[in-house]
Amino acid sequence: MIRQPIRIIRKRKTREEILELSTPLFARHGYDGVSMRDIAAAVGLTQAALYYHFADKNQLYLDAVAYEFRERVAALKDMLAGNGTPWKRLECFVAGLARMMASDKDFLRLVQWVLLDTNEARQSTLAKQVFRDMFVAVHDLASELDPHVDAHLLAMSIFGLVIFHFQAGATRKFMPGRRPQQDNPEVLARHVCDLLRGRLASADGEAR
Amino acid sequence: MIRQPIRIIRKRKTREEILELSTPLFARHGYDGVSMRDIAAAVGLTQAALYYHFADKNQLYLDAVAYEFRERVAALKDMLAGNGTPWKRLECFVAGLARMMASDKDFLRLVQWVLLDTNEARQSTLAKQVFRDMFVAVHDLASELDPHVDAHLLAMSIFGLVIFHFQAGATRKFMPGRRPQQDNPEVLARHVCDLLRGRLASADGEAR
DNA sequence: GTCTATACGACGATAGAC
DNA sequence: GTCTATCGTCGTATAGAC
Repeated sequence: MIRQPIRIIRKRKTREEILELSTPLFARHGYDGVSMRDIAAAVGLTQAALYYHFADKNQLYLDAVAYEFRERVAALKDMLAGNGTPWKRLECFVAGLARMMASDKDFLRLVQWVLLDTNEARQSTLAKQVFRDMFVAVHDLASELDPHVDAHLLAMSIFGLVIFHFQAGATRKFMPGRRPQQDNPEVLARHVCDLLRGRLASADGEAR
Repeated sequence: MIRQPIRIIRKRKTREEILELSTPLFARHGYDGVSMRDIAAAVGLTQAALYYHFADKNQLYLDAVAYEFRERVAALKDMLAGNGTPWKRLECFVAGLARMMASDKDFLRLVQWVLLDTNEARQSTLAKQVFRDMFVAVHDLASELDPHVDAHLLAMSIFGLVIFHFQAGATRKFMPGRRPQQDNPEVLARHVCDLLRGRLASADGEAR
């Protein structure tokens, strides 16, 4: 009665192990760039064994992405759930999102793969399962921040400001004005929040 | 003397035809998602003929992307070259970039593929050949807009605000607050410019 | 320049033993 | 649940005729 639950915890199910070990592969190389053989090798199984746990490659990919996203999305929603002023909650969320994107490259890349996917079934499944909840929370915050602005556009802009910065991370190396501290998520978060609060210095000093 | 140039214009070189017809394929399905057979079929050649014009698939891809980017990047740089106030030039650029991203999905997707590429040689080649010039121009504009802000970060934010909106175009369909006019590049451009000018209504009305 | 033919490895997926 | 073995297809790339 004591041993049983311990054993369950220590020896993880093969299915979960496959999900966990295949996500970094899909994140780095995309759906077409990863073969069932690659995944099998990473898990330490033969390729045929994967078909016992998943109907086909597509289903494995779908389950892997959903599995990887579940906990991150929950964490992001928590950041938005506080009860400070809307601007305080925004700062908290932007900083948290920036930290996550900086530390978890695989998650960032999976987001990019999903956005690029041309398989409509796959994309709509993931959009609804994985993005929607998170977007709704930011959308609601956006309409609190400014009831007169288009909340959909503002929410998208908040995501875009943070995510695009990290998306461009590799190519930014070759761009002028690059300094190491720009990779610090706190620095980016401050920049984004300042921008959203309208603190570009000369914005009001110019002819209108 | 008259015929010769006419003939040159009318009958395009096979090499250029390959470049032009392969970019939409690469844009939609990425490097791994397009085979030499696919490209050959699109051009109306056999697969073997492609190897007369390009050393291998990688070189064909590199040339195709560079070819596609050349004219768009030139157009974008033109938008930045005017001699109005910095804010006027920003508005002009943002509107132009938004129009381009809205009308030319293939270009947008190629940008995404390049950002996701894990092949370092390919990515650094394209970053320098294709992104750098455009970024420099926006970077310089950014430092004119506000000499006290980090121009690198601001330039990246300007790109991110416009590009991410269209990147998320397909998944936005499933998000709340979606309205058809948000797909209008002029509407997005105005939103982005307002945001950059610090015109979120309650930004200053809130406890600071 | 473009063709046919082909080499040869990798792919997703299945059958059947254990 | 996992294995070995195999199927048919597709991938890049090359050789050599025209």
